[in-house]
Amino acid sequence: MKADALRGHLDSLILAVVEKQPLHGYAIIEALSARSGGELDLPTGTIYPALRRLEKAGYLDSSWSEVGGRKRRTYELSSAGRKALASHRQEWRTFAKVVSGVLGEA
Amino acid sequence: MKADALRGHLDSLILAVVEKQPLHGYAIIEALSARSGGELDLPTGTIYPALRRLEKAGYLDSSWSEVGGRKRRTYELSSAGRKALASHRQEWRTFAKVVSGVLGEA
DNA sequence: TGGCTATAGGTAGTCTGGCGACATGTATGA
DNA sequence: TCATACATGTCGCCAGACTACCTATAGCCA
Repeated sequence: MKADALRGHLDSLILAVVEKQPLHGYAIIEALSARSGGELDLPTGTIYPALRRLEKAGYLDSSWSEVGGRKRRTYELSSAGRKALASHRQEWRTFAKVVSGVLGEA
Repeated sequence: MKADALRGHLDSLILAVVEKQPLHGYAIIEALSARSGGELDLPTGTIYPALRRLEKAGYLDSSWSEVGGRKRRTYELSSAGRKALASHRQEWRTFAKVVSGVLGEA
């Protein structure tokens, strides 16, 4: 999978993965990998800045905890994030329809 | 439609649109708009550099002509471009499946 | 005891590609 | 005469994903 194909879609994926239950960064990476059948293997240098960006934008709330001697910052979807996710889903549907339409299936 | 959602997908769209018949830049913009139901309205600052990039990569061949006193540079798909388009289509299918899968339809 | 791996978080800097703004020129019709 | 459509192009900006790197703990194996 091309690197920059993800541009502009990563935020949606992250929001979607923390929709049902809050997750910490490392677990988000694993969840994305699992949900994509191994296609997505995002480096920490991608995911952590993205999480901070999404929190700053008000779409995620974070809280620290300690599990087994390791500190975790757990992110959960805010109500604004929930709305953003809904509109991202709609945008994705439009985008996918447009690209598929132009590419055709010749 | 978000601006940078297109990142990494534009090349595929351009190749697809010149697949059946060669087109010049301006006509490519219009064809993309038409094929997308008006969703895609790409500025010349996007399309012309992309065409040069694709020609340089060997995926497009160009030739000048004059129609009604106006000069046109017409692009057509090379055989390498045809192969690239096929693999781009495959990559798109994978990408779309992955994103749709992660987003879910909750 | 030391080293390796998995878990967990983070930053700094690079690079790329789509876009906005601008420049140039012709044809056409009001 | 001026606006608009047609037609091509460049330059510089900037967001964002990535590479490379750093820190730290827990657990396992030799």
